[in-house]
Amino acid sequence: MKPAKAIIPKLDDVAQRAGVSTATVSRYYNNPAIVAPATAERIRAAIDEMGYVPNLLAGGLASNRSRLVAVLVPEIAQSIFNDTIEAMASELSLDGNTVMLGLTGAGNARMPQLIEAALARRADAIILTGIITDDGTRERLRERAMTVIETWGVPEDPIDIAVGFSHQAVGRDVARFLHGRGYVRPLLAVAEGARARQRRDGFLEEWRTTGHDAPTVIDVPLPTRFGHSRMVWRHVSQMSTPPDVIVCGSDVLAQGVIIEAQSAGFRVPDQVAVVGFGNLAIAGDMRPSITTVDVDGARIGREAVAVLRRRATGDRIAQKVIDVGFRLIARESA
Amino acid sequence: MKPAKAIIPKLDDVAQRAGVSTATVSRYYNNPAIVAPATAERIRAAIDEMGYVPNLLAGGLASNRSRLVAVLVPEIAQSIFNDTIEAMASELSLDGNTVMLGLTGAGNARMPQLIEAALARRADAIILTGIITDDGTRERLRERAMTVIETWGVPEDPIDIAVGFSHQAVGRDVARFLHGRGYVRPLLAVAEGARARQRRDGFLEEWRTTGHDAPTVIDVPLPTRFGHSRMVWRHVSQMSTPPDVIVCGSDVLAQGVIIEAQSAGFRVPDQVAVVGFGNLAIAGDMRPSITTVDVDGARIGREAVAVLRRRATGDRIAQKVIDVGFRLIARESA
DNA sequence: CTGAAAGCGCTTACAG
DNA sequence: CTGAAAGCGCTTACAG
Repeated sequence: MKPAKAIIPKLDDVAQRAGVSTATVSRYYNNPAIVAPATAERIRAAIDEMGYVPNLLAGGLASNRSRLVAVLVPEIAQSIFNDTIEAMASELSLDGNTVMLGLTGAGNARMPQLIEAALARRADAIILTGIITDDGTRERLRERAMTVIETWGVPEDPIDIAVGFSHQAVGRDVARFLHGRGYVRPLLAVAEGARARQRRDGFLEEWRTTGHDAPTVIDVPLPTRFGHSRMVWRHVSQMSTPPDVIVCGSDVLAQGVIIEAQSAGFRVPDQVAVVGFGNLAIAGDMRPSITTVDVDGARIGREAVAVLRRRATGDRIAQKVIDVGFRLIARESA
Repeated sequence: MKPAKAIIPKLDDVAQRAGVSTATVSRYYNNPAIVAPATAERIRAAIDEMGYVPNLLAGGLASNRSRLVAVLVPEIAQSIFNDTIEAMASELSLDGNTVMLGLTGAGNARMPQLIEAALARRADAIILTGIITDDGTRERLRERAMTVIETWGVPEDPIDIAVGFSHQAVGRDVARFLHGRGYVRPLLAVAEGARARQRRDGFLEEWRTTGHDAPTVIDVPLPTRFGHSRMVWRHVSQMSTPPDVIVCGSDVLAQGVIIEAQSAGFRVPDQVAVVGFGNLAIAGDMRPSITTVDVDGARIGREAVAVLRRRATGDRIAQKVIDVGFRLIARESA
């Protein structure tokens, strides 16, 4: 049996108890510098005694500031974005903001509803790792003058601000690196999604300059699961002239391919090399350790929140694109 | 240069355009069955033309129902709870609810602030995977008659409703299984945290009945990282009489231990067996595949949301604890 | 099936 | 440094 709903104290109750007006209690929360120390002390005491918790629904409505930030990501199960989400969540809660989490799903199918929900809650900002492909929605967000931060990718024409790095450049760097190490027959295992394709294109473009044959490219479904590596390996093992290096769209895939290769009796990297992407913890811990591309996901999250903070102080922010770069990390696997 | 903030249409604007009162437009959203079809059609048209999006801050304040559900988890980076979160997020958005994500951090350090935030936003419910250890907070939530769903664990005295399974029973089952397979010298790698300890206690209790020596127990820090497996393996390799089976607190740890063991030239399970926990995708895909305990995390999420739905219809819900059980899955590693 | 009106719990110019 | 009062954009008995 649940107890009857207790009466929840409101701002006015605190004000009466402290012997001040509601305006002053409101200022105690939102602009403490301007309330007299003695008054503040009485208010603090009243709040304590009553166990008062401000109603942010009412506060948001009155101030036209929800302190809600919508964070929209494709998924979290095996997501490379999780460090970014963690960093954002920690930073945002420091400022008294709340994260509204939206999972857009494969192909960002639920993106429209989630954008709608963010607007309905009057979110102060929307942070995305997925991509809004619908031009109507992009235009609508621009019209509303909504703060929108697109992360991980760097669109040619950001809706508002973008924090990320060039996926094309990643592809080019990996191609250059492998060519430099003397590999001649790469195979690309490319996940669905715009960014993975940008990396692929960067790779192919750069590889063309080496004079070697064009790499085999195979597509891997999203979301990336460890099990997809079996598919990749099966494909490889059926090729008449197998690749000397397998470029994987993620570290999870790379780890899986290595495990499959090893269990089929192949030595990595001697008989077949493997490259990952993302520099997850497993990349360094795997035996052999995995050559991969490091992206500082947490930094992306922090930079995104930093943009929000600057906006909050009235900063216009001329820079539409914040490039955090990436690092190719050469380890044992390639 | 951002465009000036566009004027956002409000309920009243829609009402005027449709030639009805605001009450009717409100009913169109919240109780469509009672508005006349022709009226509804006019309202729909007005909404479309104006691109109206209801303000849920105002709606929540007026109706005393925020449609916000706080989901509080320790972390998401490598979390075994991610399937639960995903399932909850999908189900909740189906009902027009929004997930407020809170990361409580190691040792649930940020739990108090996040509970406070949930109360401040007048969340309709709080769903936890972590544990509220502070009795004052537990009591306070009870007094507020807050809907609180504790998941994964099954506390002796739930604040409100609990959805999970018995971790003690898991420990006992694993002990019985290993004894049945003829193992005699288990080593337990136990993560910090109340539930891991419950599994340990269940194991030790059951193992005592076998007559074998008490197992070695080593503690592993949280959050579980793949790298911790190296620590476990180092410990094992220094033992004078090494274990014949290593019981790991998670599949990630188990996978790491197997990789370490293999790279040290040990055969798994012949020379040392390994057991995991959680049945992540990697458990089935690893070579050897990992013997583990399957927990249907997504189901826990769905059951939790189902409880919310029943509450919403006025159901009292006599059952304080919903046990979803678990399954021991015997694979190659033990 | 619909409308007029009070109220939800805050914030914020404005005035002092 | 503080207060009186209007207003934020909805919902919901109440009356018809």
